[in-house]
Amino acid sequence: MSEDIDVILARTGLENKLIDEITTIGRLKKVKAGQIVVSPESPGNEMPIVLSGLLKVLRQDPNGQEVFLYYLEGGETCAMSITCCIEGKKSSFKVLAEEDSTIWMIPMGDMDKWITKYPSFRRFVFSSYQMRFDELLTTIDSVVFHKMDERLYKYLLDTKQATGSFEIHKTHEQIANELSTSRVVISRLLKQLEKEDKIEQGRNKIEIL
Amino acid sequence: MSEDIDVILARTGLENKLIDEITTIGRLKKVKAGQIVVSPESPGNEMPIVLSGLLKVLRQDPNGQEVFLYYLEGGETCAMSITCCIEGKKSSFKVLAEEDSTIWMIPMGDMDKWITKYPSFRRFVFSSYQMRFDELLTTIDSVVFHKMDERLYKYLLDTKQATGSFEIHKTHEQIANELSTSRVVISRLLKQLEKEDKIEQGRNKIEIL
DNA sequence: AAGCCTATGTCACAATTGTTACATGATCGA
DNA sequence: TCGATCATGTAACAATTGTGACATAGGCTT
Repeated sequence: MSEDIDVILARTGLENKLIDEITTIGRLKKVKAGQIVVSPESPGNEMPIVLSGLLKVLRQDPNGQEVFLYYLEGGETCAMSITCCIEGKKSSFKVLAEEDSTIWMIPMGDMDKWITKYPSFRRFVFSSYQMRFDELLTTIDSVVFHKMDERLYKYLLDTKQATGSFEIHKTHEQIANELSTSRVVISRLLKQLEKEDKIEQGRNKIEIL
Repeated sequence: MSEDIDVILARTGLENKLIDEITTIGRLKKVKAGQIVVSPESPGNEMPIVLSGLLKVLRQDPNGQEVFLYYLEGGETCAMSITCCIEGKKSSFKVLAEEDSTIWMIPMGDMDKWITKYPSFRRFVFSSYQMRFDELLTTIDSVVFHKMDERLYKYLLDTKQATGSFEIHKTHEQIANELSTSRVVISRLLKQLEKEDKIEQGRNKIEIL
């Protein structure tokens, strides 16, 4: 397994010496689909790098409502975890496994050292920030400028992209939760997308055409 | 003027040696209210630190629609400009002066050096990221979880907070643009807030009670 | 004072989304 | 196979937001 980690980390553009340190210092974490990786309760003083599988990041409302923000794929990290840990503040979001996943957890204590020591690590961290900012802004776009039908379709396309599969195995209820609306609305709009020949539906299954 | 800069920068928690460098290397920029500081067109390879006045950050839709994201007050910087410049990507947002403001512009070329050299600069940068992430998430909250009346009231309170004044001098039309809705909707809701004794209105003026 | 421009108030109506309720169909375990 | 549970379809209606049209009123210019 340890070679796999090397291989995946190599794709992130990090320099070899740093990869050695990371593999030595970090620890492997395996999570099952649906399991929580970071939550507002868990302080989490580790920075996660996704090795395999798929994580998703959600925003949580005090009342328990949620909205989907973005997916984290292999080689990516959760920029918000970084600042969150450096600042020691409570995280205002939740990361959970969309699929069975393996994650490399790096203790935050070494972050500062690596930032000063490795240019490639600085690039990695700042590039993560850039990507997440962009995703949040895209989320704002879709919520502010677009109606629910377009938000839904974007969500389906994002999911297709992240999972690499044309088939999405989720219930209307689950999708409604991620878009923070009601099941009936999603059923209605999916029916509409079906009529427009953009998708096909089965039980627990949506196929994107 | 140069001492003023020192004084303001000192409040950011940056160490003295770095402040010396910043004041030597940067340049002063004065902007009038309404003027654009950063736009998708201007590549902008400088990092702005607000010395006095008030800036606001907006998200722009390809069609020209806008949404207000947050204010930047004295001592603060625009985290998105940083990544934007490091990555050399086009910025997908717009910064403009809400009031007449003075800004200290620092060339990006020195960023990397300062990050490695000054712990206080790392703290400053990461803390900026944290703050902006939080603001974007709060924006998402208000757009996803709340209705327009609450969004409007939050906007008024934010503006009161940022300007330090109970009086807001904006037209209903301007507010509608910042919340990306129509003037009629804002007039309707302001009337409602007036009935609830949360505000008082005059021409070009809203007073928060 | 007359005319003009801008800001605001208000109405009527359309479109979108939210909510409740109930029907139908699939799947699974006893 | 029966019943229970879950996923989806659909109808009816409420609430919120968007849109166009027009009235009123303040302030500015000439």
